[in-house]
Amino acid sequence: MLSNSSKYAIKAVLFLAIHSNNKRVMVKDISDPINVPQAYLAKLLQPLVKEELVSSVRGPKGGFYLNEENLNHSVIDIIRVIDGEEKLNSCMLSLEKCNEEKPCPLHNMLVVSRKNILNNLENRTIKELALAVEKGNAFLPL
Amino acid sequence: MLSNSSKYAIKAVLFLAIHSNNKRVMVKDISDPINVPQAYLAKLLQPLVKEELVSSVRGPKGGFYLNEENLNHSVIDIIRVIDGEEKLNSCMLSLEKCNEEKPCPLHNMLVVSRKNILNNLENRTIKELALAVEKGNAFLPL
DNA sequence: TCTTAAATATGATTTTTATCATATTTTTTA
DNA sequence: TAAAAAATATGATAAAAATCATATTTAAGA
Repeated sequence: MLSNSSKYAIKAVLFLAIHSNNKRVMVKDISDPINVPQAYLAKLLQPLVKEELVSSVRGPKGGFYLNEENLNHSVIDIIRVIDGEEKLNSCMLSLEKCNEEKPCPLHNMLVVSRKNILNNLENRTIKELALAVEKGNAFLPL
Repeated sequence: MLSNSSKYAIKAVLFLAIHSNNKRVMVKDISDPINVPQAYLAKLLQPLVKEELVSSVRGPKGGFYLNEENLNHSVIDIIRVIDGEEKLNSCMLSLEKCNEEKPCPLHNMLVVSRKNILNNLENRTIKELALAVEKGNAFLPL
């Protein structure tokens, strides 16, 4: 369901949400702790900046950070930018003609859970997720 | 979450469950209707035969089919054989150290739905899924 | 205004996944 | 028992995803 790239991007954004408090942090200082190759992460961050899910400034003392607006985005926004809309909406077997009216055998079995997952990814903001970590209700290991 | 290979394998098994009623059907006659390259599917079927999720006989009049035992397996068995156990159990962000005690921010949000999906994949048999199609409650398009 | 440190842009390489091709084995049937 | 039709086994190729490398642009500070 999620590509490696999306996972990396999500980890990076969560890391920023937790560790940069409006401070700019450079790729290296994100990629190292979250265990993602630096150059690769740098590349992933570009579309996120372009789509305004992440903020950045160039030059010395530059780096990445999240502003208030960024913090109010949801995880699904990240996935949309990195993996694209189709992957999110495609049926579990990738059957084009599978839909509510003509569901494939897995469809009914999974619709509810699937919708739940998508709803959660859609509605919880990055800020909320970071808050959970700060409160000790969640963790960001590795 | 699911590789293309797993999707193909599931489609093939469901196709067999619905269309071969103990009749042997050759790869070509599976691959064509389910829209999967023949040689690729042939290759995918081998591990399924080896793990006794699918039955086969060689030679003229040979082909693939599902016996009673095969029909009582579940979709998750197919995924296990093709994609492997790890993919199924790994956390959404693939954090090794993410678990019930130290959940990542996505974990809590998704555990319930996730467990539901896995339970369903585990408990519904191929036979049941095929039955749903025969009864017109589900469809297998493409 | 020059140097330096950072992001950004672009392209090359590697690895993985998907696909194609071909040779071998098994079974049927003539 | 020979020929043909099927699965099976193995390896080669192609495409996609992940990773690495390098050059360019921007901003800070001396």
